[in-house]
Amino acid sequence: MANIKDVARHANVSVATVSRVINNKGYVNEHTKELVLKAIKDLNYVPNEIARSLYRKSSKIIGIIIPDLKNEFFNDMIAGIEQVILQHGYKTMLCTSRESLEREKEYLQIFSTNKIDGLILCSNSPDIASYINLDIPIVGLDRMISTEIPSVTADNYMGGILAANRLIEANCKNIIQLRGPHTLTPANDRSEGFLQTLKKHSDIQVQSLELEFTSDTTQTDIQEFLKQNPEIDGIFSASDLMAANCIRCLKKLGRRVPEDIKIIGYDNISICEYTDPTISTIAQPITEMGEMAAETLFKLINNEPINQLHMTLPVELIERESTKSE
Amino acid sequence: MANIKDVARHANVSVATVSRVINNKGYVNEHTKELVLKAIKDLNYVPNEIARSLYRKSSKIIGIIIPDLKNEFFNDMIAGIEQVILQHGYKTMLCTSRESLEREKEYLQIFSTNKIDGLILCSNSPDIASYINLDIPIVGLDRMISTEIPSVTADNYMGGILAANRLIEANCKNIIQLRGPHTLTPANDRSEGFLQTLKKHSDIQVQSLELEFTSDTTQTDIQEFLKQNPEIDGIFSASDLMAANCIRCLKKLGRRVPEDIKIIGYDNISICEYTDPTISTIAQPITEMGEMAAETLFKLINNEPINQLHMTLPVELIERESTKSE
DNA sequence: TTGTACGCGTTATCAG
DNA sequence: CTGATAACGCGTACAA
Repeated sequence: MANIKDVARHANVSVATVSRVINNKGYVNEHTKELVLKAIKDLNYVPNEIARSLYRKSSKIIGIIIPDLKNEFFNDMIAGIEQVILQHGYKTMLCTSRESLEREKEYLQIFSTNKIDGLILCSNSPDIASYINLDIPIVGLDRMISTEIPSVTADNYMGGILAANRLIEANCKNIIQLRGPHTLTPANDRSEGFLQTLKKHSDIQVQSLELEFTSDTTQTDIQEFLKQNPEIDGIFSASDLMAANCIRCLKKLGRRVPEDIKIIGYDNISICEYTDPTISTIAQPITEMGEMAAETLFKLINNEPINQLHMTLPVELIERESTKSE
Repeated sequence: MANIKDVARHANVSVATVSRVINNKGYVNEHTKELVLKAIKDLNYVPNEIARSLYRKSSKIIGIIIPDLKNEFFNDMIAGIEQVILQHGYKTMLCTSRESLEREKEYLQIFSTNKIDGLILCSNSPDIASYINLDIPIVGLDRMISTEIPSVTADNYMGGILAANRLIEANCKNIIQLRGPHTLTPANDRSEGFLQTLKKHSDIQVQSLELEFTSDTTQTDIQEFLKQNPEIDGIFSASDLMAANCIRCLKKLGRRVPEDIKIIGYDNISICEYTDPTISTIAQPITEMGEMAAETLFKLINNEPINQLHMTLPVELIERESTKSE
C-alpha cells in the first residue's frame, strides 16, 4: 500500500506538498497539484486515517452502546444515530452490552484505547465513574444515566398517563401492569405515571408484575398469572412484545381481546400491526431520539452550547384493535 | 491523558521497559515491573491503540456491511459475528448499505482509510473490483459475491424444494411464489428449487411475482394480486414479513388461512409465532452463519487454510398453523 | 536486565 | 509557492 512518501517521490515533490494537495490547504501551484493528483491516482493512494488520528489525537469515531440488537426499538434508534454521524463525517463503533456490566466495561476499555471522540449510551450502569474517566462527551439515550450527563429520553411518565386514561375510558376495573425492571428508569417513570393516574379512581383495582424485558421465563410467568387471575380486564404492558405474548396466552385461555380484556402495549414496533387483534400502544419518536442524541453529541464535541441538559420527547397513544370499546 | 513517556518518567525507567511490561514481552526485573505497574495505575494510563495500530499496520477492526439493521434476520447474524470477533480480541465497525451501492462505496472508502483487517459482506454489488482493491480478507455472508470470494450461505435451493414439497403435500393446485428481486442470489436459488420441484407436477399451476423485500408498495401489490386471483390456494413467500402481510390481506378479503389457502414463509423470525395463524416457514441457521463467516474470516487473516471456499448450511422446514392440512 | 534511537504515516510550522 | 523537520504514541532492534 502506497503512502504519502511514495506519492511525493513519484511526483517529484515533498510530502508537505502532497499533504497540502490532499487536504486542500495552503498554497500550491496548479501544475504541481496536477502532478500530485496524477501520482495519487497512479499509485492508488489512500491516506492512512490511523496516522491522521494519531496526529490529531482524535479518531473521528463515535461509540454506541446499546443493550440489544435483536430489538426493533433499538434498531430504529441506531438508524437515526447512524445517519447523523455519517453526515458529520464520523464513523460508528457499535457495541451491545446485553445488559451486562462486565461486557459494557470491556467495551468501554476498547473505546478508551481507541480514542473515540464521543459516546452514545443506552445503559443503566451505576458505574458512572467509568464514563467520566473516559473524558469525552457522552449523551445518554432512552435511559437517564445521571443528572450531570446530558440525555435524550421519551416522556415515559406521560406514556403511563396516556395508557391509564385509555384503560379508564374503556371501563376497565381490574387492571394489571406488566412493568419492566426497577433498575430501568423508563420502566419506573411509566409505572409512576400509570399508577398516579389510576389512584384517582377508587373503583379500579391495580396490580403490578415486574418482568424482565427479554427473558424466556417471562412467557410462562404471564400465562400463569393470567390463568390465576381471570378477573383481570385490562393490561398495560411494558413492551409490545409482551403485549403480543399476552394475546397469545389469552387466546389459549379462551379469553377474547378486546371484548373480555383490553391490552395496551409500549413502543409501537411493527409487531403491533401483525397480531390479531392489532395492538394499541404508546409510540415514542424513536428515530428522532437517536438523531437528537447524535446531534447533541456533536454540539458537545464542537464545544457548542446545548439548550438543555435533559431532553424529553413527546409520546403518543396509537389506538388499534386491542383496546376497542365495543 | 498520560502516555507511555509519562509512565516511564514517573517510574524512573525507559519507555522500552514500560512497553515490555504492558506487553509481557522480554526480560524485566520483578521489582521494576512493579514500579511500572504502580506508575500505570497512578497515572491512569491506557495504551493508545491508534499508535499501536500505526506501528503494527493493522487496526484489529473487522468491517461488516449489511443491507439493513431493521431486520431481525440480519440482527441474528450480527449477534453471531460479534461474539466471535470479540473472542478474537478484535473490534467491529458495523455499517448498513440500505442496498445502495453508493453508500456501500462510501463505507468501503472509510474501511480502506481505516485499515480494517477483514470484511464481512452481505451485498450483491457487482463492483467486485472495489473489494479486491481493499487487499484484505473478505467473506461473503448470506449472498455469494463472486466465485473467488469465500462465502457462507444457507441452502436456498433446498429451501425452495422444502417449501414446494409442503405445498404439494397440502394439495395446493394454484400456487403463487412471492419471490425476492432477481439481483439477489438467495432469491434466485430459492425460486429455482421451488419451481424445479413443482415442474414435476403437471396438475399444479404456478405463478411468480417479484417484489422488493422492504418497499412499502409491496403491501398494496400483494393485496391487489390476491384480490385479482381468488383461485390461489398456496403461497410461498420470500420472507416471513411478506407472509404476515399476506395473512393480513387475506383476512380483509375474507379468505381463511389455512383452510382456503396455505402460506409458507422464509427465515423463521419471531413474527411467525405472533400472527394468527402462526406461520410455517423455512428456517436458516442464522446465528451459526454469522459465526461461521467470522471464523472463516479469522482463518484467512491468520493465513490458515479453509476447508472449502463456499460453505452452505442446511435449512429446515418449521411446520406451524398456516399450512395445516385439515 | 535496561536504555537509546528509529520507524510507522500524517500534519503543521517555519524557513527559504 | 515549496521543502525539511518536528511532533503524535508506541514497539523493537541493537547496544550497553
